[in-house]
Amino acid sequence: MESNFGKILVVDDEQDIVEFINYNLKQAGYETATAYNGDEAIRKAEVFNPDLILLDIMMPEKDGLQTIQQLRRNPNLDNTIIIFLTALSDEKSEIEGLKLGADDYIAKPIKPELLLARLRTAMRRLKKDEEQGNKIVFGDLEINKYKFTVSYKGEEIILAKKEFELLNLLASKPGRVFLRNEILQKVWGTEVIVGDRTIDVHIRKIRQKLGIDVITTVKGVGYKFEME
Amino acid sequence: MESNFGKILVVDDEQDIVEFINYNLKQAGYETATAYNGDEAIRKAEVFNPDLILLDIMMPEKDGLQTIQQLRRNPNLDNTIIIFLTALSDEKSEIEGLKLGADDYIAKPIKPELLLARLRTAMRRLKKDEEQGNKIVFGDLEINKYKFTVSYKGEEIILAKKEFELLNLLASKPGRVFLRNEILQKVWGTEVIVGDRTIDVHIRKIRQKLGIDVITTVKGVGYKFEME
DNA sequence: TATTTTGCTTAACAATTTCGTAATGTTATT
DNA sequence: AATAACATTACGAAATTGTTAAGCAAAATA
Repeated sequence: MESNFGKILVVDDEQDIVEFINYNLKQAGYETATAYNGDEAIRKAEVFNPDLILLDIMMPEKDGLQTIQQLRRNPNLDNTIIIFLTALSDEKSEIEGLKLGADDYIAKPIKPELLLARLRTAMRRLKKDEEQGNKIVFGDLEINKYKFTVSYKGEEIILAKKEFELLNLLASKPGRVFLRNEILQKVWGTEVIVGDRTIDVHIRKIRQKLGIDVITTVKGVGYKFEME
Repeated sequence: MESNFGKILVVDDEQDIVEFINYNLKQAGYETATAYNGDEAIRKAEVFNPDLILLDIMMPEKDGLQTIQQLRRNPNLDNTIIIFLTALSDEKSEIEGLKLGADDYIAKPIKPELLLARLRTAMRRLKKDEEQGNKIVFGDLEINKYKFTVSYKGEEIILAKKEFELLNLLASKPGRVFLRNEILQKVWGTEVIVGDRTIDVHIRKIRQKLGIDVITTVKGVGYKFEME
């Protein structure tokens, strides 16, 4: 069943545990998939695209630590939450795991209420991150990477790709001056070569579309973003 | 025998399995019917009107995936729960199945206790679903993940599978921009390679069928779902 | 089984938007 | 005032998307 609670991938080599967890998650309304080893987990994660992965830390062949490293390499799983399942004994692994990018861990034996509580929290945070974490707010001005829009006093302003990227770069560090070279590198990349006036033209369009003065010229140096 | 436990249709091409499951279900107090292939399942489902269908994913001729699509189109089977029976090996089918609206799956070989436990959960959830309805609503627009249909102001609009999956993906996170690559990965999968115009054409059909502007193009980036 | 219908993809072309440049005007600094 | 750096404008090429029709495979129907 597709649900709006979220999608969870359960990974453990012990079938009983997987089924036990799976049962509880389903009942709680989550959409689930399962895997019984690291490789299977990696394959399924790509297709299933879970919001969260419950990953056993101790598995034969490829263990959880190795698995998580590979999972993290997949850009699509960037903001997938990974929670480790650990036996109480392996304390070292726990710490290792968190270092490697697990967001949390849950100790076995697993108590359903605790598990679900943790998941609810994690999911709530995920939603917040996805919707708000990708946006920068300066007073009435909002730059939303998630929606790829900019809005001023609630009005949506549509910027072209380059314009958006440029504004976004400047706004990422308000007050700081970006050299023209720097801007070229970060927005256009190292390979593309464009004339110097190109930047100006885009700056102009941004200023025009926004209607407010947030980009300041620093003559002979570059540009910076500044509110007021 | 009339029973208040619920009605279950068992579908598998292997007679032994059907009889084994059937025996266990009867014993547990369920009212059952059986079918040995997809077409028979579809016919019997219409007459028998089961609360739940146990459906083998691997069958000759019409397999479980095809069968489920047809079943879901039948309005009478709106909130019939479908549970897949899978051999542990067929992972792809499993995921496809979940995408297509199976509610759960049970791995063979089947253990009666596990089967019954799952059924109890599923039946309990049935009531919940009936109350909540399995759809996402945006104003006058309703996306029903069960029936694979969309309706606008009460009018039912039938989308093809790809169209539905595409709309559903975009609508799953309203406002958020999905990159073309992302769309390809999530709707078509990592293995399938299709031309770039393919997405556009599907987007076009969705826009055409819906008649309203809910999909916004973000040039050079992707598409997003937005009401108003 | 034969026939019709539907769904998916592609290719070709049209329409649109974006982007970069050149030409020219403006501003700040010396 | 002279000069260098930036602003503005308009235009055309390039990139991107929209649209249509057609071919093929799969599914539905008779």
